[in-house]
Amino acid sequence: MFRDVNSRAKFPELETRILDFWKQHDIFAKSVAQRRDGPEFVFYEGPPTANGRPGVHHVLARVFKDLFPRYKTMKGYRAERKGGWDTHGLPVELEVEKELGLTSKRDIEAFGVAEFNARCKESVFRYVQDWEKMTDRIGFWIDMTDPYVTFHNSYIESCWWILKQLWDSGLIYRDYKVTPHCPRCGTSLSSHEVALGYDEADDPSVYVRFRLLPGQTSPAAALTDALASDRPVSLLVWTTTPWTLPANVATAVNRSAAYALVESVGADGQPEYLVLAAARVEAVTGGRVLATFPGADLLGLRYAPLFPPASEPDQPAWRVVAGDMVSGPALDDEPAKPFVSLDDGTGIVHLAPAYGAIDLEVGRAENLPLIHTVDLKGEVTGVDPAFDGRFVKDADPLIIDRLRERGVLYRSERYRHRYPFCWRCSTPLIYYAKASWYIRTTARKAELLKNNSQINWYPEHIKEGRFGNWLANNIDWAFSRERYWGTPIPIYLCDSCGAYDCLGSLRELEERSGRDLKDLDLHRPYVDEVTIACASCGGTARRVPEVCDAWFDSGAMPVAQWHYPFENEETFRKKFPADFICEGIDQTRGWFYTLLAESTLLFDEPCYRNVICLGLILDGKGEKMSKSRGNVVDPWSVLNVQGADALRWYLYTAAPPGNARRFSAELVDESLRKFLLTLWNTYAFFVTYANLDGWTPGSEPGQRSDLDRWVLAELHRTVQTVTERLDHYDPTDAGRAIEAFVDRLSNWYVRRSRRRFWKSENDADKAAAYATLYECLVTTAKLLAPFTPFLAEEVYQNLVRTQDASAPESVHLCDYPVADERWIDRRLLDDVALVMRIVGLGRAARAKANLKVRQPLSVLYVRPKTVDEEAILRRLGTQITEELNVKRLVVVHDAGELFEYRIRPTFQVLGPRLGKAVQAVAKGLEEIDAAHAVQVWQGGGTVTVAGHAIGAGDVVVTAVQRPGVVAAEEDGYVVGIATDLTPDLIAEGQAREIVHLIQTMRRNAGFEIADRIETVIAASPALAAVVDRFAEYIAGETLSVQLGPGEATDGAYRETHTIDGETITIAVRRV
RNA sequence: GGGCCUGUAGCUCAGGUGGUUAGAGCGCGGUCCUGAUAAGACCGAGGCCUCUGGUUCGAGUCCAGACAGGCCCA
Repeated sequence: MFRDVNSRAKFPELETRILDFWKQHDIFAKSVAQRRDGPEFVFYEGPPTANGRPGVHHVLARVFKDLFPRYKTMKGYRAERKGGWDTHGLPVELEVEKELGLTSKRDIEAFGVAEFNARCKESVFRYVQDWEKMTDRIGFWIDMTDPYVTFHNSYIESCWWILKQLWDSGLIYRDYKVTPHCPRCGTSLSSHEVALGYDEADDPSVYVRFRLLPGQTSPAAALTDALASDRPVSLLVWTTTPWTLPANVATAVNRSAAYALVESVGADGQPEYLVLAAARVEAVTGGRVLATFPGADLLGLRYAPLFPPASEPDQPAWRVVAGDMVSGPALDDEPAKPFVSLDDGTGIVHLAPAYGAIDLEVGRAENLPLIHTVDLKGEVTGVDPAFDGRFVKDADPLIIDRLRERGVLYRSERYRHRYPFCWRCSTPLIYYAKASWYIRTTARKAELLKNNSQINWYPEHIKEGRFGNWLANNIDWAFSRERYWGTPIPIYLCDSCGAYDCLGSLRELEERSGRDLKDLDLHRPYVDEVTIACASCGGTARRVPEVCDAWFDSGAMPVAQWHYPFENEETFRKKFPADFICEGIDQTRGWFYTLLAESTLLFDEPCYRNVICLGLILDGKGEKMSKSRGNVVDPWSVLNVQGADALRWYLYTAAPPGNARRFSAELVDESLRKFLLTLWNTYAFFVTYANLDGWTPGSEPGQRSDLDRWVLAELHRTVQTVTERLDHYDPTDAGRAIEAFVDRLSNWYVRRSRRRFWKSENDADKAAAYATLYECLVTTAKLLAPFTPFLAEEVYQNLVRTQDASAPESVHLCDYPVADERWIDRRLLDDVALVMRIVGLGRAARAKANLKVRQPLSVLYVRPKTVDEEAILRRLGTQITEELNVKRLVVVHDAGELFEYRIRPTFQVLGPRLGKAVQAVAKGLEEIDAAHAVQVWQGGGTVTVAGHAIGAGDVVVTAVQRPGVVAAEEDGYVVGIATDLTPDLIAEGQAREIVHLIQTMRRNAGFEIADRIETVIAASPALAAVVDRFAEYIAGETLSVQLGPGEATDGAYRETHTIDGETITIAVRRV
């Protein structure tokens, strides 16, 4: 006996029961251990941060991460899954700052770095239980007992080792980088934070004269002449940040744009010359244009600094350079794009490399000096006693005054535009060049590209598209952060000689410091207290203050999760590279990149072979789900109602993984009804009847019917498709194939086989039906195990484990099904597809004629397309006649007697052959005698249309009905029904109607399927005659041990109905 | 401003290598079937296949451009 199955499934309940079962019997561990000698399937878990509650978008990634290791395990692979947590970084610090009410680095340091970091450490696992609960509930099998944690000393030490390798290869350097900086908080902001704080700002807009040194020459003769004259010649420059002018070291022009030499009058009333873009003359100065020349003619000219610094800079400054974009699309054959705009300003751009990203890039390319005239608090320093110590925005008016005094201010206005402010404290941000540590990834760009070419990306376009482009435009990785909660950078600076050194292990630190550091927490501030002896001069060297970008940590995961190379060497080798990783598309510049970058720099190998890149989950309105937008759907709202399998199935099959997808509980519900319930009911049907019959699996059935062989062909074909698709990391098409199979199993196989299960004789055909359905259900459960692990387990436990104690303890310990080609009878598959099609057309014809299926009909006419199909119809005709409730199937050759023809050209054939003439033939075919043409074609001849010989293969002949017959037609197939009804047919229809009524009454009365009943019928004379004539049939169908006319007895269940306008009262009673 | 992706029925999605009648599910209206089914079948309404050009005898499909949305980066 099987356990009885309630057809009303409660999946969430069932799932929690299964979870208990897995835990009690340690199934996950067993599933891995069982394959310990199998080939490795390596999965890397991209570590989540547990300082926020998980949302549906996290569930998405986790269910895809779960599927493949489960699948590979069932395929015999050893698929261990080590969990991990990402714990460092600015987001963690910001959370803690908020809690503690700290708003700047000064605050943090006053609070105490040790305590601050302790709070950070505590906060990262704040929601770890939520994560574990969610992970457990969705059935994501991952080993969380021994996860890697990025703040562990062992993890940090591996990161040190990596940095040391890079250091030794000369890939680490220190340089300036311009970042948005909040002068009040004393920290840089990420681009995301900057985006939060844009607002309108009212800034100065000033035009300033940069006086060219006299006597210089230019290819532009007019300019040379002007410079030789006694009048001053100035470049006219526009800026909205006067405070950056003291840091000016160059001006940039567009080398191919036209520039003008304009006659003007200076502040002192004396004549002067100005230079600016010709396109801007009208808007800015007006005045007489003496000459125009390309910007290139200005290159190299030198001018007097506005605010000469105390000491001469090392590199030549105050000259005109080309305003070419120095980075950006680095495709060699593409010319650099100029950044100098001709839409506003003067076409001459002031460059202060200390305070602008482009400025700094150009500065590097042009070997310009970098002058700082503002400190990190945003206060001017070392320029002029009048504004030194002033905040930059307060210094602006004073600087403008000074320019005016010197006669170099041309014009001053106000300018309203969008400007970034600190999202926390509303202080205007300044762009500020700060020293950062860089990894020279650009030195390994070719290797990065080469290694990327070895990775399979799903979807494929990411490889050459988003990710490939990112790699092609690679810039060096600024990996240092002037923060607290992170992996400390193990670089040491000597107090005495200024030499840098990098350490690669705790042991090295012990040796160089001469201290026992076994119990040292490697975080700040503890590690900062350890000084080492300088290798070059023996002086004291201290660690630099920065910590690593948290992305460096996660990219180190293939190495650091094992504390390689300090231990687990063998494990590391076995688990490198990963066969499979899976994350959201937002990780292209995140984890996908840092993993590849670090493994390329260390080993010149990719560390993952296959990667599924998931699209984003959007809310009902199509917007990204994110905490800041407050539109995150709580996964529990779905898990508690529809269940984990429903959610999983929806996520796998609704859309390809790479697509962005909208998410709503309704869509999950649909997925549940469409698929899970269909399967569940098929399963419940099987168990109900198998238990009634006492059927048990075991013996091989002798004779399988066509229907059985057909469904097994479908099953094995499905196994084949699913396996093939999963091997290509495509769970969507794999799942859809299973869904299609279950639909056919339920709505064709079971539907067609139902009577075989009812028949009371325990004959061979029935045994075959049971065995076949059983095999389909058990195999489907195994196929589904990686997708819907709960339902698969439930079905397996009841169908297999209750019968066979020696079977594997869980479906997840089974082997994945393997398709048996011998079962895949392609002809049979096609044949049944034809039968289904004919039945569909037959139903359509019935509907058109308004003749319900319960009414038997005498003849069904079918016009197949080929002789082969005619044979099929003869062989499988019973399927059709039964399904359509007709007495006879008549194959029609010459459909002309029933139908009129319509002839359509087959363009696929005629197009290539006739070219343009095809349209004339198409027109001609509309006018020929169709019946005649069809006869000719049936005889193998051709008909001449518009001068071309047209054969049977060139056209599709369809037919439309004639009076007397109701027909439906599709794609050349025609099915018609004869609509005439004889009294016999009518009576039989009424008998069926009565059976249907009694069956419905049995259900309404709450009888069990196998209950025997007594049936008493009071009816009009005509219906009574029908009951009498079909008494045996009606009694047999309804399990009536007695059936006859009369009045209802007490305790009987009674209903009154009308059939064809006549009254019938039926009473049933259980015996 | 740059890169990538996506635009097909009210909603969610299919539509190798171009073929003239663009499909499915949900939802809607109707009919039917059913002693497994919360299911299923059939009919119907519902489509400028985002738009504009081009290539072609023929374009949802190929090309170019535009528009809209999404993401990433400036």
